[in-house]
Amino acid sequence: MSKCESCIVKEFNSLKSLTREELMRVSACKTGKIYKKGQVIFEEGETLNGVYCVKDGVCKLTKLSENGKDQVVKLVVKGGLLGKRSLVTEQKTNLSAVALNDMEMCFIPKSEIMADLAKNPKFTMDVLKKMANDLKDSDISLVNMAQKSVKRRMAEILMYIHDNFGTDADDYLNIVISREDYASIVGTATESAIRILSQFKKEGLISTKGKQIKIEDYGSLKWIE
Amino acid sequence: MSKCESCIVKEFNSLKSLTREELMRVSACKTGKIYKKGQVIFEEGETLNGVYCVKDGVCKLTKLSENGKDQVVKLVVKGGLLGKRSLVTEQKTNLSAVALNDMEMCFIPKSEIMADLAKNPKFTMDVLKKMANDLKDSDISLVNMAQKSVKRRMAEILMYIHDNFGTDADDYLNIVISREDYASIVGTATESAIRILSQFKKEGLISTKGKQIKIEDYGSLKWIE
DNA sequence: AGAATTACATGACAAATATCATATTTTAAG
DNA sequence: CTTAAAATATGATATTTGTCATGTAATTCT
Repeated sequence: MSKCESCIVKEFNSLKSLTREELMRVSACKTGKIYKKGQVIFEEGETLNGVYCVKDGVCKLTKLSENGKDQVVKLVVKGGLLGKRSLVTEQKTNLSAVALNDMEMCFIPKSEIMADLAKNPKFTMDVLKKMANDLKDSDISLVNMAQKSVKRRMAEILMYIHDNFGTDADDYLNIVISREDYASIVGTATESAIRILSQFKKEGLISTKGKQIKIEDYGSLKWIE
Repeated sequence: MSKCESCIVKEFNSLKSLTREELMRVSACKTGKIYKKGQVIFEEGETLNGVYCVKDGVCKLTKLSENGKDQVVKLVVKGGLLGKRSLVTEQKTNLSAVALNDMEMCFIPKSEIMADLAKNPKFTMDVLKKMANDLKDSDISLVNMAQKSVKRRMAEILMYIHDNFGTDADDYLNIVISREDYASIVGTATESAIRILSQFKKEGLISTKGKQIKIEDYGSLKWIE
């Protein structure tokens, strides 16, 4: 099974809702694309004519606030799909996607997927379930933003990255992002993000090597108020 | 067409994806329920065995934060459905629903809807689109929470209620909720919510009669920082 | 390598928001 | 109707977070 086939399966569920035939057809139509660190994959308001599947690298999905600041809504890694919502609703995308490091993606034209979405109810149902889970995650994030302190949110994103995207051989977080991006994820000023990370470092909760971050005391991080 | 039929159509889209026959069957199985102000319809973590359709009244969907405070995630009025996500994912519900005033609801057992969801691709697709829109709304709320001031969010929820749920003959907002609920929607302390509403009153942006609120200067509310 | 740019860091202060205390008003219960 | 309870209101104060200024370290460019 090709790399692309496996990535679709991962995102759109483990039950392999697409028949082997459908999968082969989609797989055949894919277009490989390379994006460099910082490169914009698509921007809020654009019309997408397909979905992007992440084969390698990490990107952020952001939304521009009225105050001019970008808010990171989600991080997407290998196996993740971009543009699902736009595909389903046939609306312009409401988020921007920017590569956080060098990425490899494949692009699946709308026409290919839409056929399956219309005819294969099991596939549609799987997309629906995936979307329902995204919605749940989004609700959780909303509550976190509304009710938790910036320090707490910072602790949680560090643990989130640790748990979901893993660490390298030396225990440094696999995903390396700027303090500005941390600020944008947590929803705070860049200086505040820097200050909090400095504080964590002083307290021995984390250590850093350049931009890389290592969690030294996961247990304490968990209980930060 | 019965009241219940029309409410399903409203939520699950305007294209009437269910056949007349399907609609009649669902409609026949519904169970009417009455909830009093403050009554809990279901609680976070419960297993729902169907969806609730709001025939009259308003309810809030809340999620408990780790700090013990409830966060209002969404307000639902006539025509709205509760429990969609749980229905689709077959997971326990992640939100609680509480009546904000006296309500009339109908309950549609899971078994009835699931059949349509499995067999009618158009219906599934409509649910999918609806969910995609909820997700978009949720992303917007997330950015608002992260990037806007409490005062701004309060101004926006007042305008939101005004625009979406309307006003009575004297221009008072149709939805009447406590300051505590306003605080829980906006994500702030009750005292802060009260203070901001008092300030709006002093500035002539709104006026109040008991718990009722009237927007006096929509234009200025719009530009609050 | 050296200059220029960008990211990181930290102090000083301002602004926003939370918390605690305590009235006052409104609503609900008997 | 009266009283108890709950909701609203507001002051005083503490805490959190943002903003501006300024300096240092790391990257990038040529």
